[in-house]
Amino acid sequence: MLDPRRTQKIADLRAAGIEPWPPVRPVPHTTADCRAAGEGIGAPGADRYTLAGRVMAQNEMGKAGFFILQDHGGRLQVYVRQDDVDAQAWDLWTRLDLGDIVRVEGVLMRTRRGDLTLAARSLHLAAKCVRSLPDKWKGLADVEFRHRHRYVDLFMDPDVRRVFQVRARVVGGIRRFFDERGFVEVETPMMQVIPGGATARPFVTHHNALGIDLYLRVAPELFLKRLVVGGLERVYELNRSFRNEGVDLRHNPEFTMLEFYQAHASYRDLMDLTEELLCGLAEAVHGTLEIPWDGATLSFARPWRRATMAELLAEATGLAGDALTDPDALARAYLRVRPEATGEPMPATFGRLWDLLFGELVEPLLREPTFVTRFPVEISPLARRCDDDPRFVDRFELFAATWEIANGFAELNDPEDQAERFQEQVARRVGGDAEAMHYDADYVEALSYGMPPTAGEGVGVDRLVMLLTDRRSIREVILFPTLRPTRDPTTLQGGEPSGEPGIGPP
RNA sequence: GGGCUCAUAGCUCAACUAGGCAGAGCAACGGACUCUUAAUCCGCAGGUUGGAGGUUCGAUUCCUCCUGAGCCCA
Repeated sequence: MLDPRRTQKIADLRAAGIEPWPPVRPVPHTTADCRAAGEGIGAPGADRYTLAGRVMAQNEMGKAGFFILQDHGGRLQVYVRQDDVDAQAWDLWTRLDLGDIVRVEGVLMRTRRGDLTLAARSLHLAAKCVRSLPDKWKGLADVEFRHRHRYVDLFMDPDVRRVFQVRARVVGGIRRFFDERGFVEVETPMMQVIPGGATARPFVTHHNALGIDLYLRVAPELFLKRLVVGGLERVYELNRSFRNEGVDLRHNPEFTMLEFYQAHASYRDLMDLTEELLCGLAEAVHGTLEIPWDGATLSFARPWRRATMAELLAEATGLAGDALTDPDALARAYLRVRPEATGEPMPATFGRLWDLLFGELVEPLLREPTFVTRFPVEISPLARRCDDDPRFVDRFELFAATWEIANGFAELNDPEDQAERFQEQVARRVGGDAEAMHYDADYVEALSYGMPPTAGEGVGVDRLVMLLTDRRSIREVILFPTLRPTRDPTTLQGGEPSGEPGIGPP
């Protein structure tokens, strides 16, 4: 609902001959241009500048006043004096509200206190704001309001703008990195008949004309590897995947993932490549490999620690030798840290117990970038087995800031082994595991044509941006995070759930 | 999915271990002020205390349910 005091202003403005939402006019300059030109300015200069932006603060003093104008390049103070502008501009100035977007022409000067200021010679309204702005000193404190009204958050808080500028730099940097190395960027289906490539619960949607259900992808992996079979030996995709799981500080239902595949490369090659990529991004964002995070500093200096999952678990549990693969010993270790789980069914195999113990005991310790290698095969259904021990696969995960940032491995290209692993997953589905994979016969067929030895990797871009912007919540690095809709009685078209998805109110 | 906490004016917050007329700053509105810096000064308004119900002479306050959010856990 509009503030009635401000809606009255719309009529008043029109009565005074001022159109609240006039047609576009050129804006040749920015506040950044003014700052660049303002170095030697003392007395008002001769050069004229024309800016447009939002009024973020104003001080009125009778027949003169100041306001702060904010455009995409930053902020600049503007000085308006009755003697310097015509009657219409002065009339507009007396009617301006915080939040209005104005177009101002003037000359640069410095105030007595030395602030660079544009002395207005003319002033026009570019777009009226008929809402009152958040508290000018405290800003927006309500996290929910910030996420639901991100546009307000963005113009109120320069730190928020900075996060999304960094995000754009990271995404652009990733593309440049892979383009320079001969990778082809591709776009594979986001709506899939068989959701594959990750153990995760998918979203389901329906195609009316085809009369079939489709899944939103949980990963692009299986399509990217089909492309490797097709001869695109270096491919990457940088886009959204969707997982129908809980929402918390590190999970949003839709998230951005980078996946890339390189034929004739080993998973060790990808670890090197990952170091190179992330160090380049860290330098681009911070200008250094010392990354501020959670009040401390994380060093990205290479080489990063590489340790096997077994080594890290041995350190954390004190178990050694055969005990490390003994389900009973592992279950006892788990119950020591999670006594409330006593009586619950424990996994019968060491691989799943490793997964539990690792998350509990090792992940919280991994702050500096660390590659964890040599994962159990049963939690890695798409990875190639180690040649020296078929219980393990040639896989790594990169952890930093205690979060999993990347996951890469030598791709399984044996179609028979892949078919068996899919069957294991299907058995888990039948057993009630909604996250287990489906059998993808077309993918097995693709492998049967021959996929070169290939390594592939996925990188969680949202978490990477969290790491590089020192944010603890994924919702701070996603412009419009998924939130439950509200029914707001003060709006005509509140979030009232409609019977059919996608059909709005008339 | 479970636990804890929160929701008061457009925004930021008060209103107490005690249940008794719902307040302040900013924003807005009227006025003074031709270099302000969270401008200042005078004046004036602004509320279904998230929603529904209950206890009570009386509920922002206590209880139940609902909605949304935040944190912790799974």
